[in-house]
Amino acid sequence: MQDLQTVSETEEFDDFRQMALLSMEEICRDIFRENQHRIKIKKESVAVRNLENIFHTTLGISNEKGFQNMSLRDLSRVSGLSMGALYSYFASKEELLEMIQNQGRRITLKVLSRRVNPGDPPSVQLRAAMRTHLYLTEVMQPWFYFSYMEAKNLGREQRKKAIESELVTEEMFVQILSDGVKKREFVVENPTLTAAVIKAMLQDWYLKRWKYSRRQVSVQSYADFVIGFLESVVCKSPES
Amino acid sequence: MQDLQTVSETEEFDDFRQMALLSMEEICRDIFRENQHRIKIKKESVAVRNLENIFHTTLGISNEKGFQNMSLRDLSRVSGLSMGALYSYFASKEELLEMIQNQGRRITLKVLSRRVNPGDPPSVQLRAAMRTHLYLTEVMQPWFYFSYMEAKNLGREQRKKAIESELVTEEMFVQILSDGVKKREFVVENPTLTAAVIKAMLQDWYLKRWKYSRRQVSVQSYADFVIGFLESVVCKSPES
DNA sequence: CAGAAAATATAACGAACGCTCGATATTATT
DNA sequence: AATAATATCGAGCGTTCGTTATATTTTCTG
Repeated sequence: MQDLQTVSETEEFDDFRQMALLSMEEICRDIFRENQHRIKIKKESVAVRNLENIFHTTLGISNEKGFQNMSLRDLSRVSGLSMGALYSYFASKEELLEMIQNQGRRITLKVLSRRVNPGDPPSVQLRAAMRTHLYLTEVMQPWFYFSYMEAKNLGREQRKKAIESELVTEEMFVQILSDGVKKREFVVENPTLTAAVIKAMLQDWYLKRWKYSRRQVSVQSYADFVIGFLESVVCKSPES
Repeated sequence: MQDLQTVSETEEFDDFRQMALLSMEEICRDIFRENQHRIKIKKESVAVRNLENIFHTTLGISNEKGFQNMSLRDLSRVSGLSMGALYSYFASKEELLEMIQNQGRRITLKVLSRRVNPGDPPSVQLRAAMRTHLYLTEVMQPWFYFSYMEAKNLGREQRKKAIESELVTEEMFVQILSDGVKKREFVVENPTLTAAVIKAMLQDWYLKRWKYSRRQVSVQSYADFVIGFLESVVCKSPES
């Protein structure tokens, strides 16, 4: 039983990785189509290939030295595209930042709503939401770290979207917890603060990944631990 | 009883604030004395006054736009000191960053070791450590936020110190938890991961302060909540 | 109050930044 | 194969950066 569950979880996570990587190209295609009026490149195949390159390279450099410290000459050198070529895909460095932010938010919403089924019992939803969130941030760690660290460098409008996005996922946990209380699965005095600390625990995974990989903690075992930790607080009686 | 406790906690926090503000000048004095060979200013009274100004202004600007995005001309304008005057207090922008990091680490260690008594029972230590950490980060929020956000822009040596500092406080929680298990006050399966999520919950307070102040959650009530949350996991039987 | 010492102000330096644009290379169409 | 359309290139623009050398003002001392 234990083994079976572990195997199925591993498979689940690998599926997850595959799905996310496939989503990447798909999303770059969406971005290209939606911003075709801004992007100077005509051919989709060329644009998508280079956009993937640009986003991936930007995340890599930014997670080392920060987006502001990444010069466009750095990006040009590492990506292999010239300065001029880069500026065929975005009009300014700030626009590049905004495109990346949008890309990640879109994937997050898509995946979360696909994997958490509102018809399930709250306890199942809670587990699914936490595990999905962790797996997602594991697979897309560079983006989440980037997004968190660069949030304050965004313009007014974009920052508003980032805050909104944070509160939306938190609200999802509040809903699940409240629903669980109503259905007598959970005992939660303060769903809002409980949801806040859930988010804090989930975020630690991508903010401090150096700590966990140094200790050889896998994302699956961290997920098991955090879910168990939370359930020992909110579950009325785990066995009955 | 409830009221009495609330009052005493409020007083405790006010004491805390006063202590921290007083420590600030004290620490600037220490920094001046230790770096007198680097700092071009001779008179202590002048140096301490301006160092406080420089640190305070730097934290303020950096928490809005980031340290790298703060130009020294910004710092000059806001602090009221000229470029030349600034360079009498540090030899480079990076040295300024390092001085601020050292200042904060020093206060953290000083306060934590002063308020957590190794002779107390683990359950008392645990509460004291969590509450102290939260109060400290509340009073020195600008520094902690700054320190967290700018950690990756440090040099090799300084980054090592920052990582070490993170792990030291976490190790303190591991010690308290393990000690509590040995003395049969706590039941904790994995003290290391438990300490990690404790840190995550504590850190959320200064990383997301906008969220909590928007919801009008005070640091005292957040401390009460987090302590209660944790105790419901680790305490064998809260009443007996 | 004169003169020395200390602290601050000013202006300029080279380097690096984001960004642009005419020239060049690549690909598609006839 | 020739032409047109598309994509890439990289030197150079103006600006701002961190930093410094020098001049000026303030403060202390006898």
